[in-house]
Amino acid sequence: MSDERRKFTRESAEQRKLDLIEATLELVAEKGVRGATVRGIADRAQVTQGLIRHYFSSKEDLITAAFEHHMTQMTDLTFAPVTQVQGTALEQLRVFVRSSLMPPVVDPRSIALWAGFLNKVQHDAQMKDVHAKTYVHFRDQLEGLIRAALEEADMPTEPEQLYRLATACNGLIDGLWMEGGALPEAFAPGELSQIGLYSVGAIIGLSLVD
Amino acid sequence: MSDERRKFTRESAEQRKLDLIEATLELVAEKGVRGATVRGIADRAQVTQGLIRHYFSSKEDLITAAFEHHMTQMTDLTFAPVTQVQGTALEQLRVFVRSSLMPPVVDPRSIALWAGFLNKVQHDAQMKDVHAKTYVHFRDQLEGLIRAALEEADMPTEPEQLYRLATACNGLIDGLWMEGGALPEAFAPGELSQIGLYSVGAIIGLSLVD
DNA sequence: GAGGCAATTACGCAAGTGTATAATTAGGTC
DNA sequence: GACCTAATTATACACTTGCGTAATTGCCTC
Repeated sequence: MSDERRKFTRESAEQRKLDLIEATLELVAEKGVRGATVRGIADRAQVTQGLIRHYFSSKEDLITAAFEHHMTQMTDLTFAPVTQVQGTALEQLRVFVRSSLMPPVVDPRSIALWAGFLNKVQHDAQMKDVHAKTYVHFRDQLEGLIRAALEEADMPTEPEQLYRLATACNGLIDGLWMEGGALPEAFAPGELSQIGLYSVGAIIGLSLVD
Repeated sequence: MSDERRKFTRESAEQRKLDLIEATLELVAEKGVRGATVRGIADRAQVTQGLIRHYFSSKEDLITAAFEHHMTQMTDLTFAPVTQVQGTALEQLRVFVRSSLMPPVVDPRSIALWAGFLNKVQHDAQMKDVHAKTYVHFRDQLEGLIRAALEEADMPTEPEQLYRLATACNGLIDGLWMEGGALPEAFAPGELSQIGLYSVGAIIGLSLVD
């Protein structure tokens, strides 16, 4: 039977799940969780709506899976550039700040997804947990980079002070990330990175700009 | 006829609109814009759903009105403490940062509303405009406070540098505001303010902590 | 190439959605 | 105290929603 007349093609479970998850993320970004209907998701993934219930026990289940997929992806995207750097700790911190404040991390879609999922995050225990873990992970990674950079410069690294520095830098990066995604036209390319590098440097007492 | 048997009581147009807007904000915070149904809003405001169409031409219209009301309220809430301070510019800046990072500005509900409305903000021109204007207003006010504090300390205030400082401090405050609202249990009372004061001080080169 | 079965579609249902329109009724006016 | 009108309720409609169930059909195995 030719492809034209074939009514559908079978895919592996993993591929179909991934298709459905990606379609879900698209629609959540566009219209929020409630706007991402099973019919809309099925259309976007080019399947019929019944298939969703074949792979996920409910819409809730699909949403949760999509959220976890997205969070993992965001984490990978942010930390990938850092792991490829073989320079000083200061250089690693620089790369981390810069990549956190540039596309594809800074992006209207990322913000839309964050906002779209927030409601569920606040009400669903499992999603709240994933969200909190991701936040802590980001913050701890940042704290590690800051500590290494300070030690490298023979500067004091008392735990309490370090905690405050990491929280502040994390807040700064998140705030600039949010503004860059929510008001894309308000910032020139590279502007957020510049401001982030300058300010993180000012907060921890080390210069990160060239 | 006694109040018990009266089927409804008339209210002024202003009061009813306000009731409906507040009910809308409650539900948007709880369930997002699509979860805030006209029936749910009417229930919360203790009227029947038909009344909504008497005061607002559509649900869209009500949502827009609620958004504008909320943004105005948030602005007032943030700037009210500053206008009541008669101290130095540094002291005014201190008050601004502190009040921006404490309840009632920092609050899970505020974050939920921001997230709930973001979708509409990204798609509706009028709401996008209100959002951008509010952001610019915040940033400009902050820039004014920073300039005054720097001038007071005989420090340079070149426009470009001032712009970067204000953007950075604004991002920092927004980021901490977001984290405080999204992860309320992660921060002790006053902790965010402390971190904010320290970090804004570090960024602009003036000490804001006691 | 003929099963066989899981992947996929097709269809239906009850509840909820925004909106429209007609029927009541509260509360001021004379 | 009987209007009178605007505020409010009551009801209906067409459409969408998530979910369940039965009918197909692609593809692997022998």
